[in-house]
Amino acid sequence: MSDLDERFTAALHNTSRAWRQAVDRRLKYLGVSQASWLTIATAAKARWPLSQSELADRLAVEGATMVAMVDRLVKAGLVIREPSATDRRVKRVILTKAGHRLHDIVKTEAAALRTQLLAGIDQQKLLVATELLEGLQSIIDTPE
Amino acid sequence: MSDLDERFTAALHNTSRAWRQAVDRRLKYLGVSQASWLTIATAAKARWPLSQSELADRLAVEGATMVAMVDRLVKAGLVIREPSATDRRVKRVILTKAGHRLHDIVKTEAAALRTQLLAGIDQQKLLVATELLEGLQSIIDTPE
DNA sequence: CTAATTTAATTAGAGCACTAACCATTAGAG
DNA sequence: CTCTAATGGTTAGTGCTCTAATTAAATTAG
Repeated sequence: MSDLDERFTAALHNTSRAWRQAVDRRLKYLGVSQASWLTIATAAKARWPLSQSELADRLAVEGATMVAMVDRLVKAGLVIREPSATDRRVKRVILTKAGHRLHDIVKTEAAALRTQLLAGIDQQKLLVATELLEGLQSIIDTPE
Repeated sequence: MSDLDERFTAALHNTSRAWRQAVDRRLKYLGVSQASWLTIATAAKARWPLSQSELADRLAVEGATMVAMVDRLVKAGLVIREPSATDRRVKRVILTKAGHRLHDIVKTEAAALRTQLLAGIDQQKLLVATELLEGLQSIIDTPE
């Protein structure tokens, strides 16, 4: 019945979409979207070469989604698929030189945009919101 | 530089996506997604029959997105496009009987799901998070 | 009034997400 | 060891979103 519930839901989605669009616009000149660069960043940050499944898990998307994403990244020359030596089912996603170069640039841009958009935000409130969102996510994801 | 900024960003997107999926799963038996039912709800709640542009504005999506959405809803027999008598460019989106029927059912379901997912959430924190998200959205949307 | 601009809707093409079904391979149960 | 389960990747089909370009109509400027 709560009106606040409805307000929160609307704010959650609209802000998420607005943010994604802002990132996409900002990174457009690099020819890379938020989803693509998050994939690259995740692969780059990992301590070992991730398989597509591991990547999908870390980004919380389905395997089929990751297949399409890696297809695009391969096409763009940013990563390659490398068959695992020990398990013939798995393919590891490796950044090319161009991939690493792009990651370096985008990392800085993305951080700058984050800082800019969150500049006027009270840190204490940001923490409350973050924890609330994280808690909510785990409630939603817990199948019961 | 803040680590919290990054945490917040990730939480925002993952929670938004998880929520949308939860709604979609819950409403699947009705053959309607979150985006569709929000469109229907917005059209139903308005005090006058909305044009596609007005609908797009209220849902914060692009006009072209709304064209596709209305196409699907028309195909599903939930709305019709009615040419305006006063402006030959505009088409108003009118709910059919089936559309109204669906709206009634989905309204209740969606509210129940909202209540369920937000049950364990502190109301004070929810308010803080909502205001933060709303503020952020207007920062992002303000072109400057 | 005419010409330029703005607005409403559309189409075309693309990205990113999902589910469902499938194949190959590996791991586990008996 | 063999049969069954689970896992990793893929394809096919669909939904929702975007941008860019087009058409038609209305509004505004000169």
